[in-house]
Amino acid sequence: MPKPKTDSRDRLIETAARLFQRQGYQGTGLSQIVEESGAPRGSVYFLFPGGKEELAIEAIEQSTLMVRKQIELAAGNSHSVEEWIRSLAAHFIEDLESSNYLQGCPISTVTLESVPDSPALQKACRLAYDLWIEDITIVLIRFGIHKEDAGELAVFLLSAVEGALILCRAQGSAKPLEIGTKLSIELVKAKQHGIMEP
Amino acid sequence: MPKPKTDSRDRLIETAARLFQRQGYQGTGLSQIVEESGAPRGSVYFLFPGGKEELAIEAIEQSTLMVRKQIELAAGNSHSVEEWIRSLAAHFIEDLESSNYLQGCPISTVTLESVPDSPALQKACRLAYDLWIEDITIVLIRFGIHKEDAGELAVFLLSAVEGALILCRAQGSAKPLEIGTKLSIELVKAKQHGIMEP
DNA sequence: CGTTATATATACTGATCGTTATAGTTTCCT
DNA sequence: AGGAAACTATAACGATCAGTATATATAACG
Repeated sequence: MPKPKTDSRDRLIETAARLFQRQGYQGTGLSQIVEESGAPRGSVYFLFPGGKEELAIEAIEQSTLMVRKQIELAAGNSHSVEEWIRSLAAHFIEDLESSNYLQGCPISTVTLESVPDSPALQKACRLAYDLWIEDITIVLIRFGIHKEDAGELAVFLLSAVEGALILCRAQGSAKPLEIGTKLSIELVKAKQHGIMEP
Repeated sequence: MPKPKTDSRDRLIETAARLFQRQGYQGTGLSQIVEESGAPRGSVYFLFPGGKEELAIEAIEQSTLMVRKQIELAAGNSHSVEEWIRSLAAHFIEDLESSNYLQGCPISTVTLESVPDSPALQKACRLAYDLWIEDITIVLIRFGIHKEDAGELAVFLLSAVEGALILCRAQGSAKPLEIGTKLSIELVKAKQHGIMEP
């Protein structure tokens, strides 16, 4: 594994990830990525022979990893599901507010754009969600959620967050995510104590 | 109010709505809209002097109305919240499956793209969500949800659906929405019977 | 030192984009 | 029938896009 001799590659990926999060894939030009990253124009197709699509895939993969780390970090610092969910929510709210409600989910816009235009990009997005669901499921079980509930609950919680982030961006407010946090906690606790049977 | 002499306007709006739903705003060219609509090229800027943005706003408004009608229709045909939620979910699942998982929420992609590029378009998207939340809230109250719970519950249910639709598109499966339906019903019923206090 | 791989500069391509200008056609109304 | 309004056709515009070709520079390494 060769070691890079410049940080151009990282700069491009990081900038691309931020711009794709805010503006989506189609809405972000390579020129803007180059400018804001400060990386040299001539390096783009040397570092990413696959062009924009390859850069986007790497950006998505990086964003995927960031969220995974956040899920784990929040779980490690928490002593209950409630605390964990609050911690995670706080992170997203911070991201929203510090960006004037421009940065929601780092991959949702690209996901919606990439189906079915770019199969490779779509695959990266799909993997992201699958991994997040897996991570959430594991943490839920760790916090005492019944194994047979955890999987579906993870999907539902992720759905609620993703949707709330859209509403937050649309409304320019963190309120939907706050509501989502509150009700998610109620739901999880109810599931945890088995006071909820269909 | 003048009556139109052709159906070009409606054709353009309808086609634009479908394409924006599938491909988003940036991913949809005016040429494609013209072609698929069958409307004459020369009419676009006559019917929509504001160009693509104006057409998009009208498309979003039409999609907004469609969903509102669906919410009301499903409510009218149902005798319980559970039935209502199932009916609504069935509609979205039908839309997903009949489009090979290309058609999720009709406005979410555009919403994420329009912030903050086009304030007018963003406004239309925001209004859409506000109206849907209002509609859902009213129906929830009609079905016996406590007034003080209905507003937040509506936001949460809409979030869950929006997020689930993203996951469905990413995974090419209706499973996330099915899970969302199931858990949403459980949550609403619990709220309805007051067996859930934080 | 010199060679090789890595990295960057520059210029250009062909395509597509949204938009505009101008002219021509159709339809309605009196 | 005639004139006005509604509608459409066509062509071109400037801009931007992703991508490519070629040349040059920088660094690592023997």
